[in-house]
Amino acid sequence: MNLKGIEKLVAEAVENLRRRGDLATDIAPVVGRTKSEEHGDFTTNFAMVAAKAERKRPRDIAALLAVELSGHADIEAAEVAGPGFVNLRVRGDAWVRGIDEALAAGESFGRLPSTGGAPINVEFVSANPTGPLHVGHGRGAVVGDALVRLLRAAGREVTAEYYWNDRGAQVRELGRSVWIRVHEQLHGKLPVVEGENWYRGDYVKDLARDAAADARFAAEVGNGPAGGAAAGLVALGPDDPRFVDYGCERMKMSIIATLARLRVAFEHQTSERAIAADVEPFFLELESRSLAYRDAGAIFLRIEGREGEDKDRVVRKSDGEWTYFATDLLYHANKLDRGFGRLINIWGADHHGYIPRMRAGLAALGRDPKALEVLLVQMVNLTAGGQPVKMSKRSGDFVTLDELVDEVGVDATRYMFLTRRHDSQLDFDIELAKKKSLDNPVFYAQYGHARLCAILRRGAELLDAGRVPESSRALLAEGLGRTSGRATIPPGALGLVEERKIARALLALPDQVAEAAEAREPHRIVYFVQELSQAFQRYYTERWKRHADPVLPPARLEDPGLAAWNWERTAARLRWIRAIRAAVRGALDIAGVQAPERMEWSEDGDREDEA
RNA sequence: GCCCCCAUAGCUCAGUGGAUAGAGCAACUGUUUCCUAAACAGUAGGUCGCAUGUUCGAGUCAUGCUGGGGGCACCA
Repeated sequence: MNLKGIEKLVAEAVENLRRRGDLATDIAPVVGRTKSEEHGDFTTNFAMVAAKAERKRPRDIAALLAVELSGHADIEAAEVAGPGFVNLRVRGDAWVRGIDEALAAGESFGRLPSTGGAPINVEFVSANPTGPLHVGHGRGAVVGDALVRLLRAAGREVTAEYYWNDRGAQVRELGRSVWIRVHEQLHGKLPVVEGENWYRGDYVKDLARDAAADARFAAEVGNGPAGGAAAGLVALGPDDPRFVDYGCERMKMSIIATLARLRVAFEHQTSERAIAADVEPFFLELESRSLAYRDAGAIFLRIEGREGEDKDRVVRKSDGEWTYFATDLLYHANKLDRGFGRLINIWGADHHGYIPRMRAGLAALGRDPKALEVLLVQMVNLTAGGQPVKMSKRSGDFVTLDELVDEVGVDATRYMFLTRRHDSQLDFDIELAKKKSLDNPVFYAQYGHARLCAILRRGAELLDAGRVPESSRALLAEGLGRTSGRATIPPGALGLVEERKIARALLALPDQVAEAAEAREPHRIVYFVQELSQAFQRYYTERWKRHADPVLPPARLEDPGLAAWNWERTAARLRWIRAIRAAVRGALDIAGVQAPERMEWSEDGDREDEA
């Protein structure tokens, strides 16, 4: 029984009271999950909300509602509590049904049916194709990708999109940088050039080295003057647009490859150059409608006073070049034209000042500025064992995303980036992320899954080795999911408070997905895994330690102990463990983190293999 | 000066307007006949930065203040 089901039930109860004249209000009740088990499974504050309008005491209204609800088949108890809550406890076998439903959903547990409605566009990373992605881009990439996965799980139609700023001063600098390095490789020293803004990173040297092999330079390379291919390229001069094209193309491929490693993929890529082709008629048309105007040779868009924007902004500079803002605004209008109802952009926090400008721009075009949602991702501080790792971009000597992934792996990178809300700063401890031990949260979460798998594996081995009495074999097979449909495991076989608590937690996944998607907060899914995993570990250890009540019989137990074993309870627990595993898998899948069946432990561990 | 984000346990951080504010790490005290003890339990630790307001009810919403980070171009 999920939140929606209960909500419907409470709404019906309120409607009944209304029909009978016990209530007059038309306030719709809101239902929530309780924080604490003592308060039951679900709760509604309806009585307190309605008290004023009804001119009754909250507890009196609550009492009416409780009586109305307690008659329902799925409700074990409806109690008035505190200042006027109605707490609901769902019948035990309703949880068992919930587990069955979760298992029936299998791989898709946690995924919600399509909500319909206009598709959502999530644009993220969108780093300039002028250099490799750095660690900060990585966080944006992972948060964006996890959000895409989350929204899809919540039943939304989503397009993940990358916008390439492959036009303008930055990429011209890249082109120049390639030429500079070609020159250097030919003459053994850097040429004298104007400006200090060229890109000095080593990756440009690689581009320069490979340039001669690129098809677009074939003529120069083939017919070049004495000195060979490089001389032909140098002769073109630093501002030949082919260096820009070549550099951009190579960097795009490299960036996409880095993201692919991180399991980040895009359905759609838009090039600023393509947008720029339409920019002139677009803004001239706006000018003709007085939405834009000329001043001192530049064209300004009238946006002052809209959406908190404090001045009109330039779309075409006096030198005739269209600004980044001009193409970006047109691009956003295009996205809306493509049918997206919502444009979610993930930006670095340092771009926050740009939000009012973009919203105001959309408003000036007569578009709904609220269609644009911007998630600001705060900065990442890399640390190693608590000590800050230096990241200097100016020298071109910064830590790249590829280097980070090389160092700690894809799963750890993704998981760590999802351990904080996107709008709070993140300390990423490389040493911790690498550690193959349980104080590493990534490792802990994956270990939790592997442990669930190990229990199920051992259960299967027990059955296959013929150590389960004939009379209980069918029962255990069902617990392991080998038969379908025949409910031979009695509902009462799983009845411990801890088991029920964990069932309650795992069955909340669909609600968690819906809420996290609505809030655009993928990190909640990571917390879900962490908490569920931890709850199970606690249960598992305590069952044995404190109660001598393991899920499976101890390895050395032989007959007659095995014959007397409570196989019914074991079967029920195995089925329940499969449901926990389904929830962990579903959640890790949204995070884009793998759920391994076995863990690889570090080699220097002193633990002996148990064969 | 204006704008954005943040402020919760020693540290790093969770916490859809609900009831006694939580987790991890660190500290201390314990738990091995085992299914991975590479695990788990318990204890201690809090003026939710400060103030006012809205509300039946505020860590959560509003306003002001303090402190930290970031941003305020005919840059991208």
